[in-house]
Amino acid sequence: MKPKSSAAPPPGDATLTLAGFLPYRLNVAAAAVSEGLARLYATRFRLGIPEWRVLATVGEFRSMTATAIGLHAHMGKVKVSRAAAALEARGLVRREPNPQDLREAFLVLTPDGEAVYREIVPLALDYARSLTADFRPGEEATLNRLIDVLLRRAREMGSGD
Amino acid sequence: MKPKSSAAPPPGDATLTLAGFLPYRLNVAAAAVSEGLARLYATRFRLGIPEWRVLATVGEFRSMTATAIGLHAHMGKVKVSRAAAALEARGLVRREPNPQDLREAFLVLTPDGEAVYREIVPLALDYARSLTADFRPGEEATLNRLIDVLLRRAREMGSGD
DNA sequence: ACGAGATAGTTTCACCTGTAACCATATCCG
DNA sequence: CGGATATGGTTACAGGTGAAACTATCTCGT
Repeated sequence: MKPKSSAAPPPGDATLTLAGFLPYRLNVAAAAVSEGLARLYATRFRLGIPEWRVLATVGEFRSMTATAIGLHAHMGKVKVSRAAAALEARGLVRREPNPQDLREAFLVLTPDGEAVYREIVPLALDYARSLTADFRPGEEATLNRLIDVLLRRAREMGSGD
Repeated sequence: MKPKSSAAPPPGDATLTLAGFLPYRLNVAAAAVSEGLARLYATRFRLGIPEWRVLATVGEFRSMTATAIGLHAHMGKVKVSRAAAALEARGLVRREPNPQDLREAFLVLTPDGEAVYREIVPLALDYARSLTADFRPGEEATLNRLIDVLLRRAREMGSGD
C-alpha cells in the first residue's frame, strides 16, 4: 500500500495553479513591465508602443526598410506601416526611396526624430536598470539566458506542431 | 584627457539595442510562449486566452465571482464578463446567484466544463514542463524568483509615478 | 426608513490589431 | 521581350479590448 496523502486529487490530473503557471507568470510580468515603460513615452512623448519600437530600431540602425524593421522588432508589416506613417506625420522619421528597388524605402530619423530618440534612450535605459536594481550580481545575465532558452523552446514547439 | 574610445557615441546616451533591452525581450518571450499555449487550446477546444484563464481559475477554486476571477487572473471585469458569457453559452460554466448579494453570482464548472478542464490541464502542464525541459536543476526556481522581483519592481515604479 | 454613495456586472463606443485583399514594382524563365 | 510569380508596402474589414457609461443591488449614516 502507498497511501501518501489520500485527500489529494486523483493521480492523473496534477492540479494547475494559475499563479504558479509559467506562461501566465511570464505574461503578467511582461505586461507590467511594458505598461510601466509605455507610460514613460506615452506621457512624455505621445508615443505608442509600436511607434517606440520603430523609432528605437531606426535609431539603432541608421536606416532600415519597413520589412527589416518588422523582422528585427517582431512586428507585422501592417503595424510597422502604421507606426511609420504616424512617425512620418509627426516629422520624426523620413522615407528615403531606394532607387535600386522602388518598392521599398529606407526609414531614417529626421533631426527632430534624433532629438526625441536621444531624449528617450536614457529614460528607457534607466527604466530597465531600475527594474533589475534589486538583482544580485550575475542574476541579470542568468535571466537573459533563461529567457533565451524559453524563447528557443517555444519556437521549436511552435513550428514543429 | 580621457579619450577612451573616441569613435563611440557621446557619453550621455549609451546606445540602446532593442534585442538586448529587457522589456522588449520579456515581451517577445512571453508572446511566443503564450502563442504556443494558445494554439493548444484554440485548436483542440476552441478556447481563447481569456476563456482559458477563466476556466482555469474556476477549475482551480471551485466557485468564484467574476470580480474575484478578474483579480486573481489579472483581467479587467469586462474581459471576465465576456469570457464568462462565452463559456456559459457553450455550457462549460454555470452561474450560481448569491442569495446573500443579488448583484454577484458565483461561476462554477458544469460537468462538461469539468471534463474539458481535466482534459486541458495535463496538456497545459506538459507544455509548461517542456518549456523548461532544457533548464538545469534550480534554474526554474531562479526564473520564478526573478520574475517575482521584476513584477514587484514594475509595480512599485508604476504606482509611485 | 431612506437617500447618497459604493459595488457587481453588462453594454456602448472608440480604438487597435491581424488577416486578407490590394497595388506597385521587381525577378524569374520561357 | 513578356507573362507568371514573388515581394514591399498600404488599405479594408472584422474581431478583440479598455475606458467610461449604465443598471441593479447593497451599505451606510442619519
